[in-house]
Amino acid sequence: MGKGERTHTAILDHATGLASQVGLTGLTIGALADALDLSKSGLFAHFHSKEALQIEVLNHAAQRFTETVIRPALAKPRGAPRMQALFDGWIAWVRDEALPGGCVFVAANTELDDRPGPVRDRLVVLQQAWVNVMATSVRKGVESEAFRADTDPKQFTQEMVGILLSLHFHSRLLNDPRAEARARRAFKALLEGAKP
Amino acid sequence: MGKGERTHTAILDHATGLASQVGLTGLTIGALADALDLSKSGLFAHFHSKEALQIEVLNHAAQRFTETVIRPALAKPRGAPRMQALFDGWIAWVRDEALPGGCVFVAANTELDDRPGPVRDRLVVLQQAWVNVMATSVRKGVESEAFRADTDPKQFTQEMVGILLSLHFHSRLLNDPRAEARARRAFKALLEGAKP
DNA sequence: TGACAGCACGAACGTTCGTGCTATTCTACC
DNA sequence: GGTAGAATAGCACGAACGTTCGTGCTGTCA
Repeated sequence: MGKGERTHTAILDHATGLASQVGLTGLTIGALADALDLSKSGLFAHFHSKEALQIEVLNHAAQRFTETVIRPALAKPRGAPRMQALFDGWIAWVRDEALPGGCVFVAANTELDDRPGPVRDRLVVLQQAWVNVMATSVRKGVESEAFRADTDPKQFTQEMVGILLSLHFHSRLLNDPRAEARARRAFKALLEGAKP
Repeated sequence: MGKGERTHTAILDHATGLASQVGLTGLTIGALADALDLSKSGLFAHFHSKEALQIEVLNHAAQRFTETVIRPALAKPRGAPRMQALFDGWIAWVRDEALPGGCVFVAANTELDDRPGPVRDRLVVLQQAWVNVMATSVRKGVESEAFRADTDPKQFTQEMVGILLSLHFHSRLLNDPRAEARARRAFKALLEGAKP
């Protein structure tokens, strides 16, 4: 890996953490350059617009998410163990010190839901893919009879997402230390309800 | 109501809608002035800093939320009817044309959770109050035996918030028309689980 | 009629934003 | 170890940001 490529990913690493705090719009080239001891123009040359940087940040985060959360979970047996791994992986992902401001995607979701453009388009694709991973995992669980036949994958997924978003809200904004225990309890009930 | 006061609330009305789209940070005095056919300085004089404007927007939105969602719900009988009214009221609140970008608070939650300061402090107070309204309503339902004695008010509330946040995400970002039906189904199950 | 608030205006401030150019430094390969 | 080419720095730009200032309306009370 050449020097340029190394710098490039170092920028994306730092940008991902910064974006988790101030959002993709609040992300600023000058601040990013300062933090990495680069000149504004030197950093800018790696991407050719801020929009491209934002999209690359999303892709970079998604790639890391796939590696650290999704892939390990897909190695687990179908049904409850796999869903539990996705759930636990997401919580660990949010707690990761590389994301000091929580999940980049959670921040981007509400930030971009009313700002049409290529960045939002990319975010939708990535988030839809993540939702599909969950729904497909549930469906596979149903097919292998680890879950009840009448389990609705999309219903399960939407409720699971809700548990995670509410945890994010209660722990990060309201600073409630018991939020995680409640989230785990809610997920356990969701999981039990799907078992045969 | 004098002219100044009328203009003041007109600004806040418009600012609330704008903030629901671009966030409290993305809210810009120049854009707000243009939209209201005011000069930047004329508008600025009503508040004395952008921070004060942001806080007033939060208070303004909270007041409207209390009037249109909370107060009608508190007029309902304790237990399921009251919780259902809070749930329905929230959905109507998000759909309100005065909030073209969805709920201001949902946007502010992730935007400010890592930005310390007076605006965040005020948001926390308001959101904590809203969570307390829900939890208290559940507790009153338990006390009047409309809900089972082992119903945990905070657990119920956190799960309810999750259903709402997930609905916001699925409908506004992923544009899923079936999200509301799923949210209603999830809430119905949550409510049934609390009934004696 | 004259004094006085209340309200809004236009111009300008210093700063920061994203984005281009043009050098200069460094890296990797022959 | 020299040289082509990649990588970064330096500098400047136009626009937009929040904020300040002086000024001028417009209506109210003495």
